[in-house]
Amino acid sequence: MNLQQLRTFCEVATELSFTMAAKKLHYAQSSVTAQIRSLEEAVGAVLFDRRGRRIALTKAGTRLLPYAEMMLCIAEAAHKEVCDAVTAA
Amino acid sequence: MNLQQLRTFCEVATELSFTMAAKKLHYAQSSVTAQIRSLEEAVGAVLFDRRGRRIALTKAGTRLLPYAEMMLCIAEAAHKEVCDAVTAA
DNA sequence: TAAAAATACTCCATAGGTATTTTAT
DNA sequence: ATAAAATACCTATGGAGTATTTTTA
Repeated sequence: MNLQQLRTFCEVATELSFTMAAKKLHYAQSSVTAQIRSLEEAVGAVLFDRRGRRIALTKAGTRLLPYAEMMLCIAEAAHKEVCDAVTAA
Repeated sequence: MNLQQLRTFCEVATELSFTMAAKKLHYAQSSVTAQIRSLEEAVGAVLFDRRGRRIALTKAGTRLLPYAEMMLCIAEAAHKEVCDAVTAA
């Protein structure tokens, strides 16, 4: 599990589309598929129901989402904090 | 920036030693060096002062630490949450 | 000089891409 | 028939290791 996968996961969860998420994040569609698959392996759960061209969050995916958002939020805050430390130095 | 780097960072910050952290986490010493260097590049700041064989947290490192701990903590919680969703299903 | 970090290098796994195929509307 | 996801395949980068060198207490 890494932050990049989580970012992609959040985008897919928002768009409910691998293709749209890929466009937003400037990835190839297959890369988004791969990232989600990899994240699913990491957490040991399927995160999206693939029903043909429609996808939906699974129960596990729904549970993961707020944690993912939290981590991204904290990561951003950490980055800012560290940048401040650098510019102040 | 990924969670593995953060875990290593926390361990190094605790041990104040790359070698000790490597032993604890079952990495080669050079891998810990590489992970920290890579994290430093990711956040755009030097995290440890290398003074010969002694190392110490820099200002940036000190600021990053609580965020790193938070992210690891949330990652763990997320994992549990998702596992619960799986076993409950 | 001894212990710890840095470096040089090698190898392999993974990430990302393109092109194609499958699948459900 | 079309649009979206999955898959196959290829390449390149990065991560982890071993061995060695540098550095300072």
